[in-house]
Amino acid sequence: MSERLPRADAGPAGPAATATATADGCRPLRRDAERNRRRVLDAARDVFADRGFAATLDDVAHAAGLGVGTVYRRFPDKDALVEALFEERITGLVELADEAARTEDAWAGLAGFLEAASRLMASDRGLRQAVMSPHHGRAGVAVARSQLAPRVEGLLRRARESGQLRPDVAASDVVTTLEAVQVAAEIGGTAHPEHWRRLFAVLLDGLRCRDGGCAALPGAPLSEHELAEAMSLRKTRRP
Amino acid sequence: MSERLPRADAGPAGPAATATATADGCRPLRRDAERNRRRVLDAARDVFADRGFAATLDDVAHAAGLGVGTVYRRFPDKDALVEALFEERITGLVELADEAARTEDAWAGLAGFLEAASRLMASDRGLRQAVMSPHHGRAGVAVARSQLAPRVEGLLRRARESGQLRPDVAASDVVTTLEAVQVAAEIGGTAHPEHWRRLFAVLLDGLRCRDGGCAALPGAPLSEHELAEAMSLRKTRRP
Amino acid sequence: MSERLPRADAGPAGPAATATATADGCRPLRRDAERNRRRVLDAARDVFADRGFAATLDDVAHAAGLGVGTVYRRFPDKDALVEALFEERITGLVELADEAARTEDAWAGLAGFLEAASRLMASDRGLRQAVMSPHHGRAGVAVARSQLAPRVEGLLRRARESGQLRPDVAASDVVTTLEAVQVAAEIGGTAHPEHWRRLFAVLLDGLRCRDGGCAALPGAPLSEHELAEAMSLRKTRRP
Amino acid sequence: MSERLPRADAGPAGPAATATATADGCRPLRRDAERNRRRVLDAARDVFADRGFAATLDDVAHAAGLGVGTVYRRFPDKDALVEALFEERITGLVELADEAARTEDAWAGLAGFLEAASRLMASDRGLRQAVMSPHHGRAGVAVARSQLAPRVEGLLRRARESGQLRPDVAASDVVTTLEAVQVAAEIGGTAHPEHWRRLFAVLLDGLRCRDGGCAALPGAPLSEHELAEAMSLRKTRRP
DNA sequence: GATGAATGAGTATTCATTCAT
DNA sequence: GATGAATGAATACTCATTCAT
Repeated sequence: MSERLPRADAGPAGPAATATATADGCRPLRRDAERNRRRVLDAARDVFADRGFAATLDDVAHAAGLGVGTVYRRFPDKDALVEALFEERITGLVELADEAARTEDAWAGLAGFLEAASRLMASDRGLRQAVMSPHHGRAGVAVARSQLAPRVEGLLRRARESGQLRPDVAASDVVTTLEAVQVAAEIGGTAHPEHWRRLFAVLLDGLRCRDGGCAALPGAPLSEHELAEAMSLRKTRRP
Repeated sequence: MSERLPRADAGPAGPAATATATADGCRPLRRDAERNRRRVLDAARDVFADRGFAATLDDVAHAAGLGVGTVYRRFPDKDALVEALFEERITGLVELADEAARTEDAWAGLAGFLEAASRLMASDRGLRQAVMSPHHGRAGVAVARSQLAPRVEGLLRRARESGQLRPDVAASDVVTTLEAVQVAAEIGGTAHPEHWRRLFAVLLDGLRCRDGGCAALPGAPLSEHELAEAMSLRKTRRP
Repeated sequence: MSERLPRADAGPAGPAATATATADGCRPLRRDAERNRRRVLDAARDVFADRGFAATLDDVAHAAGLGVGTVYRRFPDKDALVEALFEERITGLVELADEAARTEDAWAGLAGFLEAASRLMASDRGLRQAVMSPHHGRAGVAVARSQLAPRVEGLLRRARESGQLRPDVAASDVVTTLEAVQVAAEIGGTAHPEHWRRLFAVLLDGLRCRDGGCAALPGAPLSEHELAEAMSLRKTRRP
Repeated sequence: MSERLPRADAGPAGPAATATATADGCRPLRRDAERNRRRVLDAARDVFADRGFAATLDDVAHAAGLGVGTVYRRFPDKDALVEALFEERITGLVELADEAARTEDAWAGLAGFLEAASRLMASDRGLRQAVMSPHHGRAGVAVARSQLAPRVEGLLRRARESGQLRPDVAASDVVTTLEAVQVAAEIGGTAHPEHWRRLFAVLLDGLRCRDGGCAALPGAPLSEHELAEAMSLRKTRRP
């Protein structure tokens, strides 16, 4: 509290005297902040994967070795954290889709992507919940989907053109498929971690076009807009 | 957990239950008690279907025109109520399965059963949640399944023997299938109430055996015991 | 949990077998509830009067010898409780106004009312805060005012017609006056509980019409609507 | 509490404070430190005026273009900042009082001072809150008053001697009067920014001595010490 | 038995204040 | 000195469950 000696005036937010300025002009002082953000994210993944979203943010904070306040500093609320987790995963899916697009065989590409995506999701209960239940932060899904959608469309088109995919399978059906697999994963739990593969096999078989052709799927697929709408945040109303 | 459905008697509010002791050791509920039980069940179905399990037991009681205490007199806790709802539906499925068994064509029987069962479940959001999330009472599913299982096995055997079903589809796969369809129903919501039919068609197609034969499903199905275990109540509370 | 013997069927909310049915058909079973409501109200008055609205509802509950839940059962939120308290007081004011109207001398009636009202409010810090700060439940003030307003108008009219009141004093000026006195009470605190009387005397003197006449008050008084608007709940915005 | 206004230098952001030691024992702040202090004060005035004291110190810091830490370097806690703001205003009032003392007519001097002071305060919601509620830093008012008191006393004496002021109006009554006007300002809000003038007129009229003389004010005014005590910080925390 | 009043642990979230960088 | 990240006690409110009437 005592007065100190003068030093060079820095002005508000002056960029002087900060540690290791990064290339982008965004935030200079964030070495520790970024580290803790990661810690929170990692802890959240573990905690949610283990106990589902019923877990408290206090739990997450504790698991991260941080105070709750710190969690809230990084993520405005629980949903935001869930969503960040989700987005990370979606980003993973986008990469998988890109790899899949480089596969020689179109069907193998699509199938491989679906398999990899399913595997990724099946191993994380929190992610499954985020995907399957309408209660948790999903606003960013639209954003995430905006990256994923074109890739999925690409995979579908290739497979369709190669004649190996039922002609009327749309992107919304792929989403449905992926989510459906999660139910199987949920049933299998940790005791039967590969249980989802059975449903997956059935579904994949159902998507493939056989020589004899196959009956059209009933009704119409959801349009991109309808799907976005359907996936968007739908909080449980309180009366 | 101490309450059990005294008799699998028909439709909602059926006037069949009397004060006369039945063959099984369960003393049947008194006339008015049974009536209240029904009211609770009916109200719960409506309330949960509308607002999901986030709805309060007070809400349910209010909708039933009863006090909460009465609800608790009939059902030891919320999960028990959820479970009773679930059991009712399973009971409905049992009847469907019995009908299906009388169908001429084996495949038509199985497919018809699956379709009817899916339709039944798809129209109830509460039921979907019970099916999809591990938070709500499922302990009694095993019991319910004990009635359903043999019927499903029967349908499967017929269809398998007729050569129309993939030979390695087991009862646990049927459960998985039915639950998976709920995800599609959830995505479709009320805006697209028939959306689940697309996934259903894919699944059905995947279950059918084609002339060319089809690869075996990966891994092993869950045994009856494993399935019961997997479906049984798995709370998410702090350890 | 064991089954009990039959008894007369009561039906939902049946009015049978309740203790001491009251005359009105409103709520039969509320002896204890009403008692606790009172306890909460009394405790709240004490606690708020002593520590202001910063006091917790837990504090109030504790002071009432009840659980928080009980407080919340009676009052949906803190503001509702504050308002209920406020309304009680307003009701008290209404009675004071009615008495004042029966006074022989018009000015004495008005002055007496203002004095009594001020005294009532000056003795309760919680009430002062409710009156003076815009942060706490005031939605019901409009309602309360709807009862008080005509009485005040009546007192004003009588006094004005008797030539003892400045002709341009309006009801909104009375409200302002009463609230202003509370500031003096606040400053005086418990150490100088009659301190408000000095300001009150000044104000009262200012309201009276002297023989020499007096300059008109500047601007216009608030209309009834404007006053209601100004007094209505104005939560502190969060950015 | 360790920070003090180093010199009562003029208007906002006045460039007068230098690094040169002044007569009093307080070491003046360095050039930049002083500048930041000003920024905080200005930002605080704006933010509090707009949102009341509910506003966060983070908000203030942000508005000042500074980090919270810097705010805390200048002001030990939130109350200290509030108080500093208050002191600034009092300083303003001191100047007004000095001007008023030079007015020819004694009553005009007093009335003019009260009017100007009221206007100054009425335009700032944060200030009103500081004045009206006991939650926020007021400890330093005593200090500030030590400058204002003699001026007010002077104005009062002149007016009293000229026979235009009620003989028993004391300095503490002036403080009460000024604070009371804030209530009217609060009621008027931004929608009726001149609403306080009505109460002000009544009060002023009440303070004036009429030919007929007027009854003495009841009780005794607060002594300087009592007033200081009454105005000093009275936290609302749990005991 | 039926009722609904009472309970209180539990949850998300905020914000004044401290402290490492 | 300046910054903003970290902290965690504190608070309003909910709801499953118990129990007196």
